[in-house]
Amino acid sequence: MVEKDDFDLQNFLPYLLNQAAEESSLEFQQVYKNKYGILRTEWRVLFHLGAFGEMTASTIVTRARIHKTKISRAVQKLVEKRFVARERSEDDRRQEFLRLTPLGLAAYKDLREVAAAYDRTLEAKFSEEEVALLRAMLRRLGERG
Amino acid sequence: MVEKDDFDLQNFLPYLLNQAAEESSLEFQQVYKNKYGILRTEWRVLFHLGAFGEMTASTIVTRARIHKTKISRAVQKLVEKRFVARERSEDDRRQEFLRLTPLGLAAYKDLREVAAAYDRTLEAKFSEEEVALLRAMLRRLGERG
DNA sequence: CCTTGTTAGTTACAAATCCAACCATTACCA
DNA sequence: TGGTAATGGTTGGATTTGTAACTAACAAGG
Repeated sequence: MVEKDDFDLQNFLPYLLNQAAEESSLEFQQVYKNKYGILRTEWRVLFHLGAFGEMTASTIVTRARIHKTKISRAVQKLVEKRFVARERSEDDRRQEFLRLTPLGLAAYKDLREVAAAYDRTLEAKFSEEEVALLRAMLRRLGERG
Repeated sequence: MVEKDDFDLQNFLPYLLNQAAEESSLEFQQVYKNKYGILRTEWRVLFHLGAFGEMTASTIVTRARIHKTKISRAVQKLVEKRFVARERSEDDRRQEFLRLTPLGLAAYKDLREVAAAYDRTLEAKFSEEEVALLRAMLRRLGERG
């Protein structure tokens, strides 16, 4: 019989963070997957372009901290689906600007509403002050380093 | 030109949770990967067995909310590495009990120390009350439903 | 110019994941 | 009993991911 001990896995922050992150992503994931047939990385790209406007792939890489091969493939899929258009820069022909097509914009606007509504249901579990503190702490924990 | 808008992706809780979870897993991940050559799911199985003692694969599935094929394959790897031993139940021969070998126990104990130390560095970013609240909120967000 | 180094983005191949179908065993129940 | 359903766990094949190597374009120094 292997001994038990007192290390509390249930209190290990990375564990708690992962469980909460997974659970909180699940419901929303179903929506964009079923409704638009896109995956998480594609959703993230879509949202970055929708929320911040035209930008290059490497800007998304930096801001979202997703590996560039994932971005590259997500962009390909979004272009195939006619959600995103690419345009090569004249200044520096290595980079290309990405922006949402009208179709992509419509999808984004729809999903943004769903996301905002879902966020409200999560917020509703706590008081305003608690939510504000939670966000601040998560931001701090998410900083690189 | 695609319009910008005011949806604040940076405040979207699932997004913040994912960023924090990823960042907080990264450093510890390097340790168990480099030191013992195991992946995240294998680490989770190891920790469940170490922290709670002998149990079946499906118990881990339920408790850790990881898909059973992932568990199945992680257990295979851990058995290959001689970290885990399986023993078929006499009562119900479909299920088999899993427990750590002395080798697995040693790895667990080592990693538990690393995990605890790492947890303390995360905690150190905040006050005690804040950490307690964070844990409570994460637990709440991680509940299924 | 020419070399060397850097950056933007893609691709190839191996490893890991997901989903569905699949045994084997046990439970239910007419 | 016998037939059907449910459970524990594994396997196969398509999809995704990770890592590294790659192309193409620019930058900087001689």
